[in-house]
Amino acid sequence: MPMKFYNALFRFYGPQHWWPCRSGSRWEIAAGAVLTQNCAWTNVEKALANLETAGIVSPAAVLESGPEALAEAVRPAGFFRQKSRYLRALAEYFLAREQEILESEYSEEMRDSLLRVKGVGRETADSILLYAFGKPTFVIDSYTRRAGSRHLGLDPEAPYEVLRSWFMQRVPPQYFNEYHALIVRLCKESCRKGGCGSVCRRLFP
DNA sequence: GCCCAGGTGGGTA
DNA sequence: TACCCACATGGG
Repeated sequence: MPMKFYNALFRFYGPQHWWPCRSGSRWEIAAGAVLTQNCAWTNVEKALANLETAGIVSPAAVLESGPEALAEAVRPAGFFRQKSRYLRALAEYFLAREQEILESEYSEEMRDSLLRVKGVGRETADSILLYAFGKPTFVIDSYTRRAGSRHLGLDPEAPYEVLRSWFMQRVPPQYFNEYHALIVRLCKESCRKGGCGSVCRRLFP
């Protein structure tokens, strides 16, 4: 069932080349995952552009930056005082463990260690592991919940770990990345909060 | 003016 | 566990 949905999306949209970002660096992907919390991606792009202009493009640069400079750069993404603190915490984690994570096989301990970072919840942790480090974990966000509810008969209110396990038990790991990217594409284009648009109706009548 | 956007942490019962 | 709330900007 979930792969039938995936195949329909992939045939229609093709590869999405995720994560969407400027440099594609691991740090930029991770920072984007924090910045996009409850915020439109267009605003994240502004914040990322500000960070680049300010030269704050690495974990070390984040830790060396002044609190006000970091917060000002992050401002367009909203919750900027909170998110600038989160970025510092994540930067410390990167300095301590980035190489180790990169070189290790995925493990729950790895995910748990990320979840202990202030500002990194389940969705952010899974986004970072999947898109920055290429680890086999599935991202559950509001789009996954909506599309899963509309097109796969899932309960959108189900706990995060329940939905994550549901996908991970039914989808081969090599599709985790593209699957979530396609869901986001579908939702932004047609699977809206108010109801499905023409693409949904055409693909999933 | 209002609603929404790829959440998270802290508090309370 | 399950709720509640604060956190803040920008586009439609």
